[in-house]
Amino acid sequence: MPPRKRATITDVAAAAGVAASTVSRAFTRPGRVNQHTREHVLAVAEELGYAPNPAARALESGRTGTLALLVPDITNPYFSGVIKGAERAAAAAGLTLVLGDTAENPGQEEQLVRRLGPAVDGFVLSASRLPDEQLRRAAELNPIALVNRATPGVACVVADFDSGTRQIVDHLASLGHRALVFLGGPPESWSGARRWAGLQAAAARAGLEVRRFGPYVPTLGGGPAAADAVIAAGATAVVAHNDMLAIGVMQRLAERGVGVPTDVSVVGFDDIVGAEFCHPTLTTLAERTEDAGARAVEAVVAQVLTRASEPPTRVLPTQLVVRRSTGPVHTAPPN
Amino acid sequence: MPPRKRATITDVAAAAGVAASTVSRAFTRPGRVNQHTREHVLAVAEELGYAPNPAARALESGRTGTLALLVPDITNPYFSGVIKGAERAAAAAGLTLVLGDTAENPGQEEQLVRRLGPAVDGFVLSASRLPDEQLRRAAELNPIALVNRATPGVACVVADFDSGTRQIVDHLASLGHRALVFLGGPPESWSGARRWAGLQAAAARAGLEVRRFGPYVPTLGGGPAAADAVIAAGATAVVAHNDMLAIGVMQRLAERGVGVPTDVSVVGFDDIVGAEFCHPTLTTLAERTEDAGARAVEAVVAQVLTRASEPPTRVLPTQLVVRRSTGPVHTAPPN
DNA sequence: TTGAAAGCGCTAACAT
DNA sequence: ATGTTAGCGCTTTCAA
Repeated sequence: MPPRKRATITDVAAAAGVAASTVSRAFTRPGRVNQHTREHVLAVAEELGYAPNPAARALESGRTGTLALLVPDITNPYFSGVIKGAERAAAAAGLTLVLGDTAENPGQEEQLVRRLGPAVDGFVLSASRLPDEQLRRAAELNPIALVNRATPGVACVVADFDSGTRQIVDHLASLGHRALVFLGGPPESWSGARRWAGLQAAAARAGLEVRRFGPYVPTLGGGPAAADAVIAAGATAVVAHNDMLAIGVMQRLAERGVGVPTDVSVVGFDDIVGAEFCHPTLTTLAERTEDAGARAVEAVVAQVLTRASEPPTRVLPTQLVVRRSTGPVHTAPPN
Repeated sequence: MPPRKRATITDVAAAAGVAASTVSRAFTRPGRVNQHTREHVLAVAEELGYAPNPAARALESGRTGTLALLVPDITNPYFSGVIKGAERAAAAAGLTLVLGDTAENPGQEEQLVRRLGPAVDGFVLSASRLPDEQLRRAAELNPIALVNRATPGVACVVADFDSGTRQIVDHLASLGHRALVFLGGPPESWSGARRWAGLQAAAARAGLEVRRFGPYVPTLGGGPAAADAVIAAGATAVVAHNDMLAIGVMQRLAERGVGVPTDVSVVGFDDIVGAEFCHPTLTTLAERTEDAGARAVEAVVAQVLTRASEPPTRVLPTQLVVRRSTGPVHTAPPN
């Protein structure tokens, strides 16, 4: 078995009888090389299976043609939308997208940013758990765009949680609920904080009581603990940090014989794919995740091209998708 | 705003009052440098926020410290397990994992392999749609491991579909079904072919009739077309290419008033997260996806270290998870 | 133990 | 239009 050996630009140059720089130009400056030689060079390259080495290219230009997207949990379907959108936008810009899973862990995230930093042209940090200060420093070394996280001086695209939480509260209030419980996610979660703040404000406006439980793991696995707390508290309406937690809660409630929405109404955030086929189907606040991913990539690309002085903040609308997990309040609490 | 400027090895060397090579050694050959100088160098590097440039490193060594994992659809929760496992194994080996979405598209996949090839130390190709010949050629340029795909001369880890399909058929037969319909996925899908072949063989053994419909898009969106075909054919049991399609089928059946499992039993493949919270919960063949991802990464790493003459094939067990979507056959067909 | 120098593959001046 | 040369950041001989 022959040793693995890739053809280099010099191999192509030799085989084509031209200088390496001509080969380089044939690939990168189609205009500045004779039509014939260009075709010849490309043919030879094709035959040799030559592909430019991005590492070498990066060394010279400082550009790697690669963007990194870091998410807290690749398994969470919420991020599928962000990833999809980011990938589409990156492909459109001729860039490769690298994905990293930070495992909801600021340490892991920091390490990835540091390690990947020199290897990529920029970062999209989705639901970053990094403290403001660290984000600021990271933004000095690489173009960065944040998704659902805001910090001064860093580009970001965020969902409109103020409007969204108001929609949730109004919906619950119109069903007769007088109080709600928020099931909190990770304490470092910026959107978690925004959701909670929004709920409080909206509830105050509508005259509802709000309490926060948690923090819970924002996955199916966080469901039982949260659901049990809900039952113990006799709540009639709960708003979960995200859909995965909401679904986990509904599973546990079903196990314990508590009806949704008859006894308890459940609302999630994200509108993940599963929200339309869980049981009952989940009322949830939909974000435009694909858009968010795409806009964030565009923001990074913009920074790569020209360094704007004050990076933009984009707010994306949210809308409440009402399904079967919410209903009129019952006068008698569960149990 | 100052221009973005990363510290290089020479900056560190100058600041520490040593040669660049010493800095290099301090990072890569801890033994071959004086304990004191090493500590000093590392401290200076830390202060300057220096991180070695992987591109430059790669240029010399040919190693990039990066592995690429290509999946047909990052949105499909099935791949979450593979990704998770691959990420864990890559991290354990000190490697960065790059993810690529091939959009179920061989052309896209080929382009990614070609483009990423020089930038990574190896590939894990999950459910690759590439023809054998192209896989073979790609394997000459980069270490490759396949997940749920086999081709001579390339390392692979596959699920035991022979046993799995037998479990499915036996389960359905024991419920009294005398015939089943397979709802096919993408024609290029190797595991799709294996699933169909396995079902045919197992059905022959058990004396069941089998038919194949499709191909259908292996997502929720493929459900309606498949479900309508199922209803038209009056089938009592269907086995879908994967869980997403199965769930899509169940949604459509519910819309059309066909009961699952009362009128039709539905079986999926993959045991994605949603399978335990869709309605009814889905009977499906579980694979050890995390293991598969991890084993595949290990296989690639092994090839990076020493080039084995005959790369291994690993078969991972599968098990049927029986939930609520399958039940006894009814004598009267739906409609 | 450390430094000096060469070179990895490629691109960008500069020269022709 | 094309060739020559230098150098990107790093590792690796080879000397000292």
